[in-house]
Amino acid sequence: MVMLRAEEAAMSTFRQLPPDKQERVLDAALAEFADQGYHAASLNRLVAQAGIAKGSLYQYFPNKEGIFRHIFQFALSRVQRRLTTVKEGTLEEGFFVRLEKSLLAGVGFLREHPRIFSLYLKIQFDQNVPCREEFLAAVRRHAAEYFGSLVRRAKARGELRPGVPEAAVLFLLDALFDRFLQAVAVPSLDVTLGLYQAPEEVIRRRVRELLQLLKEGLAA
Amino acid sequence: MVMLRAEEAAMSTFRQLPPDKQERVLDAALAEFADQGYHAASLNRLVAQAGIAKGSLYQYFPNKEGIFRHIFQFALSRVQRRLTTVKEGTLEEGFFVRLEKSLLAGVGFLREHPRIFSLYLKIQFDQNVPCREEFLAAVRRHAAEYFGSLVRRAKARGELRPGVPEAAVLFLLDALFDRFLQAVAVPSLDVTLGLYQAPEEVIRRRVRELLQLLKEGLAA
DNA sequence: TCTCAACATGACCATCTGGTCATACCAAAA
DNA sequence: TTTTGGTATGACCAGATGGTCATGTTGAGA
Repeated sequence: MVMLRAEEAAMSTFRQLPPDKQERVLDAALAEFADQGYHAASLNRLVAQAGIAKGSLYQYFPNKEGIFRHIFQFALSRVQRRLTTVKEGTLEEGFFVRLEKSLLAGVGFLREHPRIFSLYLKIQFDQNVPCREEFLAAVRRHAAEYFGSLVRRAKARGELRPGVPEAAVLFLLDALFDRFLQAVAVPSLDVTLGLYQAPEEVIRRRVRELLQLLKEGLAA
Repeated sequence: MVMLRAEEAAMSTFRQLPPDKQERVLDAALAEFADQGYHAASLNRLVAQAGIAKGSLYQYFPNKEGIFRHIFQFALSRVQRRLTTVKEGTLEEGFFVRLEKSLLAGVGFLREHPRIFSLYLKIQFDQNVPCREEFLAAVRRHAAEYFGSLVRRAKARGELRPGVPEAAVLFLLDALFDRFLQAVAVPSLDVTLGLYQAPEEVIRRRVRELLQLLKEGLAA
């Protein structure tokens, strides 16, 4: 999507604002989009919450979609930073330990930034969000790169059963991790594990159980 | 939630309509809610699509939420019917075969009723849908009962590795199946498997690969 | 002190929403 | 023919929305 001159100017105005004001606007926008979803998000509420005038908003951003894009980019950069940290911090560990630490880091991130996760869910399942395809593709690419890197290293070190189809392993990991985080964040999405806002200790036990199942399989 | 007299009267008016008209309204409502989500759904579009007057809608249903409830119940009953059929039709098969047939039946249902699945996704991830908790709980209960029944039978027949935690198995199955169906239905939700609108034969191969992973595990 | 451009402001606009209601219609009964 | 009860209708309502714009305010350079 091409950005017009006027939009660039507006964005640069925003970036030159006093940091605390920028933060107020960012926080209010994230809260509004994460809680309400794109369409239900109200710019009137947003400006009220941020303590700025409505006109000002349109001096910072070209329109509603522009605000939304900015919030998404902001959120994605936070996730990316955290993932990189975990990956580099566990380079020498075994595959299943790395998976365990990754999932626990995910839970930690989700608890520190519940609204970022909520925003992600909204984008994933509201078909009428603008730029949905583009945003989802970005998230999936990051996830695939992350798991792919772990799996390749595990293969190189001989930790995986020979002949397992890599694509299927990536899919299984993505599915399980995503759903685990969802179950921690969303009540009544969890069948049986009692993860919603569960204490740290329960989370750790469940993570280990699940990874054990992945490792050893279900069959007798 | 209690239903008032007036609401009952309205509903019975709807049920006495000529079947083709009922169907037109139901189709239009399902399409509107599934495509737009609860809030973005427009009753003006709905009545235009169904070919009835706006006032008529309020002779059939008490309000927007009432229409939504009716659509949900309708959709759930369809799913339930299909699940029962599969369960009873595979009673004597092995655990992993039953899982395979269940997942393929899910894909079949999703392709026959894409809007029912879309409605389900909307309910799951839009926090501002009325009755969300109630509806999600109903869906989860059905899923848990279904998988639970399969797993208990598998245990009784000694098909599962002794000591596997049943709750974790249910969670893993629920996560994998749900995500698999989502990947078939939603583009750019699939990391690496190429499931979106894939031909029957690809689906079958992927299902077998994944169930094989579950069965035998990942570790060397 | 005056000027001027950047920014702040909130009343205002067209448009859409869910929901209402006076009116019209129509079959069956009287 | 008249009455009656259920149903169909769409103009209409208050309220909310995203977006605009004329008017203020401010602060640095002359």
